[in-house]
Amino acid sequence: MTSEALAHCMSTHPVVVRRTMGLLRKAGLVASERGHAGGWRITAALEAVTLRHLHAALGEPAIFAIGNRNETPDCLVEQSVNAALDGTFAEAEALLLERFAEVTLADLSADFTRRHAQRRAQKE
Amino acid sequence: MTSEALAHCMSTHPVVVRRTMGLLRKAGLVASERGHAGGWRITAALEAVTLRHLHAALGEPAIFAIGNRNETPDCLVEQSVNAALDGTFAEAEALLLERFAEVTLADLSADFTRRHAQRRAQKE
DNA sequence: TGAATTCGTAATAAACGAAGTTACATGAAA
DNA sequence: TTTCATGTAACTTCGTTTATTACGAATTCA
Repeated sequence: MTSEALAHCMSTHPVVVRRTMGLLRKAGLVASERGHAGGWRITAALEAVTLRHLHAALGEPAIFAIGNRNETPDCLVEQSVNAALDGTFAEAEALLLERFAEVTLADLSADFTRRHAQRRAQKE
Repeated sequence: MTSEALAHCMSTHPVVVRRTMGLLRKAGLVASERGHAGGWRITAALEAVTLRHLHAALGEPAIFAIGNRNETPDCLVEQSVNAALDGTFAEAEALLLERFAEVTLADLSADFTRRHAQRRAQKE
């Protein structure tokens, strides 16, 4: 599939697709080919790739939007709040990452296939 | 304490402080007074106010930085990913909110006092 | 009463990061 | 050798958050 086709699917720009897919390629999850009939291809087995792998491949972006702006602040108030919540955030993050690791591309593909059949049936 | 003093403490602007404190006032957690010797005052008992209350007073800002951009997408792929993760995110959010509810301002105050004494002792 | 303070709030500007776009180089196939 | 597609740097645009300005209203003090 070409960057252009992918970009069209998700309403964005081919270069944005290349940027992101490039990270997945570095992680060995996809391969790209240039020229005629080029584009992107999944190289790993769908059963072997989890959302945890994708999260790691994309640079482990921050999961939380709030909390802890500074790991070791001088401000004692900030220190107290961090101390009160750091453990909880770590626990919640661990939970999420565990769950990410339980969802494979094969799972998503199966669910997609089911939804696709359902949508087709509804149209009739 | 005046908005200006608070702003200085947290390296920001007095108007920013007023905006945020205004939300806490609407929630009944603080009161403000104008004119000479005016400023902000905590009105609730420190034991009675939790971080959960603060989060609610500030409008329940989003906790997660990733996941679910669209609650009911047309895209079937997006639907599959949402279905796979929505429960997990809900669980993690519930965990965090529970913990927020367990931390009172009194707890933070006690921890701060301890740290403050410790810092003083170290200076001698 | 009048000057000094301090909050209340709207309006505007600045800063920042994410996303989009352009441009051009590289490689592969027809 | 032309066409197609990725690779990547540079730049622009966009949206959100934060900072700032400006002015009004309320309160205190002299």
